[in-house]
This record gives sequence, structure tokens and C-alpha cells, in this order.
Amino acid sequence: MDNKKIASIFEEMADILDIRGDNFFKINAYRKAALVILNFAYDLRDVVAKDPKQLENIPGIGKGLKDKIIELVNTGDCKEWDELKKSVPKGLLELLEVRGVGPKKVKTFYLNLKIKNINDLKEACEKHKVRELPGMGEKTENEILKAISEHAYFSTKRHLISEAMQEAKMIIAYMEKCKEVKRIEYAGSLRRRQETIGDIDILVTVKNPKNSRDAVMKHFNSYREVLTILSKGDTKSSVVLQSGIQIDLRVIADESFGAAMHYFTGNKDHNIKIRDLAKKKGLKVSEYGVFKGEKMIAGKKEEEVFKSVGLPYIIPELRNDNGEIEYGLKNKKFPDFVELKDIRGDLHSHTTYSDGDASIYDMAQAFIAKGYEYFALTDHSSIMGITGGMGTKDIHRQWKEIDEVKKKLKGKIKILKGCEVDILKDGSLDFGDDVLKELDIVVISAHMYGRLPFKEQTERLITAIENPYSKILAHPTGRLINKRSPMEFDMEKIIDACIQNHVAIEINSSPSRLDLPDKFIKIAKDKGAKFVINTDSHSTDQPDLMEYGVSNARRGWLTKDDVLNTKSFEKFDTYF
DNA sequence: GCCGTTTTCGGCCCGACTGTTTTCAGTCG
Repeated sequence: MDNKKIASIFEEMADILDIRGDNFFKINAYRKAALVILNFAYDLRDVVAKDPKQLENIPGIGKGLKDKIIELVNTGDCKEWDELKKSVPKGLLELLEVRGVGPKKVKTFYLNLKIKNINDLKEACEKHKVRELPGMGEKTENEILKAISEHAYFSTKRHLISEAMQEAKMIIAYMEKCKEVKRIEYAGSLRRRQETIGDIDILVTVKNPKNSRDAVMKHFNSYREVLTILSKGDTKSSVVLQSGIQIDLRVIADESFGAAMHYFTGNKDHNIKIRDLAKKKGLKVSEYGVFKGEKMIAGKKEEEVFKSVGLPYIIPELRNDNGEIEYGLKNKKFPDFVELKDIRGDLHSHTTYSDGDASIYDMAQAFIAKGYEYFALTDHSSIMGITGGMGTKDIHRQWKEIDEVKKKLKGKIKILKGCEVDILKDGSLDFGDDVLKELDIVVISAHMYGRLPFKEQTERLITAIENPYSKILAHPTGRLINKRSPMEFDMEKIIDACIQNHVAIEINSSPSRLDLPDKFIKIAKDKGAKFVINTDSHSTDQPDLMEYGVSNARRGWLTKDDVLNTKSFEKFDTYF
């Protein structure tokens, strides 16, 4: 019973309560708790084992949910969950996945037509039984059938941030061709730089909404990638693209730009808290602005919205209701978080010596183009035979070539001789000391034996971290987003070992990794760890991925000081 | 079910779009 499972149980309980028509706020409390638990960095099993009372310190968890968590952890079950499950047929919940179908309709379907799952619903629509129900008609039936057929294609899968970013840039470039558009920006989870993106929110401002809104909407709905238009109104339209990604567009007057950007960027709970603060000050915050009575007192800039409720500016990456509002109220100022422009080098890259696409010279040129002072070549060690890892002979050959390229580049960039050395099953490294001691930088990583038992995995990684030549622990959890789950080990012990042994923790910028994940970055930072943000580039275009690593670091509250590759090589090397 | 520089009881963000209705409920973000 891990956090993910507990969160999904609370989510399921909320769904059932919703269909049964229970108290709206109670349902919300379950949903909020589910979200909090999902993003919680510590394993609830450990919290229950150590001190169950601590559960009530988690925001959104009170006495009732605390007891349910304890019951779930200890018995794998929960009485109330059982009773709820018994009260409705199992397939009923999947009906909620159909677009346009919510708890009220599910209840109506079940009570009137005995509809228990998506198949039943499809049949009932085809037989025109749904149109006879109160409040429904022919259109409802058609929309449901359409939604069901699309449900099979568009799974609820979330998109990698890089995929979403590419779609966003394309639609923005297209929308900019519309002359009524004054300003256009992406907002939502993409602007918060969440690790995966559900849909893309685009905000457009126009000088005069009444005159130009229609033209903007028309232009948007005519985008050639549009597969389905979900809704289109005066100020808001939603479409699904061929790629399966949903785009929500909002058109608003330019004077509301800041308020609208704020509204469309924060997650739901962040926005609720902001509006709650406003209310207590006798104000009202909406996407149109900050209002005192009828009068708009702010809204052109995002900063004004924060200011009006007594907060300093909060960077988009933190607007997840993870303590940023409380911190802002208390401290009135945030630290200067690390920025892309602070990065002075990249310490993890590959060439044709292992599984990279480019030569040493070409990779050097790519990093020079980034304006970096240094970069490290870290091709794989030999165990990664499958990706053409380097043996001792290869690495000597590579060193020779590095020296030649260095001459050719005449000091334009410093090239560090490194290696991404595999951690073997027992925690020893895939190169002997004779090679390791010659390297400028040793990046250690586990590519194999990802499914070792918890304790064994922890010990294996610690052994590797304790190796005196180890400098950077690469992509610590080994996860591949949407593809492979993280390795299971004691994260706190690994962080402690890194700190004690002066091993930097990598934040891998690859959008399918984003590893270390943000929730652990914050914990590691608070313990005093140091980090490097690397791209793990395998081709000359991948140094561009650095932006994703940096935003992941910002989501983990890192400042420039926490990140070693914001310093000169000489300065950061002393840490090791 | 949670929460508290108004509160331990009585609140709990705010608005757009759709379809079926003649003023609104349901859904969504």
C-alpha cells in the first residue's frame, strides 16, 4: 500500500460519494487529500510506523483521513471504502471518464436505465433511450457517443513537457498570424513546468474584446491540426488536436492580462487560496482582475495580483499550493531561484564513443554555442555493451582524441574527461581505479538491476556513492516517465550518503527523466545536498534540454548556490 | 472532511459553455 495506491483509493471514494450525491465539500476534501498524498515526498508507511500523529500535520489531512490512512497502511483495507464500493456497481466509475458525463448524469443513467458501464451507456444511446431522460435530448446522446468513441483513442495519458512545449510553440506561432492578437502566452501546467502536461492553456489578449474576439476564435478553430472542437464560446474555446493533446484558449482584454495569467497558471488549490486571501481582505480575485466592490483595483500585471493579497511575486514553477503561499506571507520575499542563464557548463554528455550520435568536436561546438565555459564527455562504461560502452582501450583512444580537439578549439571551451560509469550489482563500479583516477569527472549511474529489493538496492547505491572517485550520482531514481517506474530504495539514506561523501546529485534534464524529481530535490536541499543540472545529451540539439532541468530545480526551490555547474570549474571542483 | 490574526461552528473560488430549458443544472477548468 504505497502513497499512489492510497491516493487512488481516496479518489475512488470521492467518485462514489459524488455519484451518491454526498456533501460537496466532503468530496472535495477527499480529492484534495488524494492530490496531496500523491505529491507527498515521504512514504506514508514510514510515517505511520514512526509517528502516526504526524499525519495530521500534512495539510488537507485531518482526524478522519488520518485514521483511514492508518487503517489502510496496517490492514491494506478500510471499512468505509469497502462499504462505499459495495454501494455502487464497479463499472459505474468508468462512466465518469466519458467527457461530458459527471456524477449527476451517472446517477440518472443508473437509476432510470440500469446503466452500469460504458458499454451499457453506448447501447442506450444507440437505442435512443438516453434522449428520453429528464434534461437530456438528441444532442446529449450524440455528444456521449462521440465522447465514447474518442475515449478509446485518447487515453488519459499525460504528455511529456517537451512534447507539449512543441505543440504550444506551434499553435502560438499560428495564432500570431491573426492580426487581432495583441499578446499571446502559454499558461497552466506547462508554464508551471510540471513534469507531465494534461492539456495546454493558451491566453490571448486583444485591445477591444467586443470587436476582435470573434476573429480570434475563428482563427483558432480553423487551425489545421484541430481534430475535434469540444466547445467554443465568446471568450473560451477548447479543441483536441490530431496528436491527442487538448488546447484551451481564452481571449481576454489586455487590461486583465496579469489577472488572467495568474488565474490560468496556478493550479486549482493555489488559486483557491489566493481567492480566499482576497476575500478576507474584502477583495474579489477573478481572471478579469482584482476587485473592490465593482471597482477593478489591479490586474494588468501578475505582480499586482500577488501584492493585493499581501504576497511577493511567486514564480510559476511553485504555484502548486505546496507551501509557497504560506512561505510568501511569512517571509515577504523569496530567494533568487536558479535560472537558465546561471548555468556555466554541462557535466553529462555522450558521443559516438558510446550511444551518442555526434563526434567529440561536434558536441564541443554545440556547447560552445550555449556560451558554456566547460562540459564533460561522459560516455558509457563497458557493461553497457548494448549501447556500445567503452572498454579501457576505447577510453584511452577517446582521451587522445579529446586532446586533439582541445588543440583545435584553442581554449574556446574546457573539455573534461569523464565517464558515465555503471554501478554493478554489488555497488562496485564498472572501471578499476587505474582508469577512474585519471578521469576529471566520474558520473555514476545504475542502468541495470533496477528491481533489486529495497534494502539491497539502498546498500548497492551507497557502496557506489562511497567510492572515492564518485562525483555525480546521475538520474538517481532511474525512472522513465510514462514508461518505467523508479527504483525502490531509501531516498533519505541515499541523499545522506551523497552529502557525507561530497557526491553531487544530478538533476537530469531529459524530459522523459527529470530525475531527481522535484519533491525529492526540496528534501535533499534542506538536508544540505549539492546538485548539478545536466542534459545527458546524446546529440548536438540536446544541450537545449537544459531549460527543463533548470525549471525542475526551481520547482525544488533551488538557488544558484545549490547548483555546482553555475560556478567556474575550479570553484565547483573543490566540492568533490 | 478540513480548518481557524473574524470562527471549534459554519464556512469552504469563480466563471464559461452546453443543452435543455424559458431561468438553470450539469460539467469543466
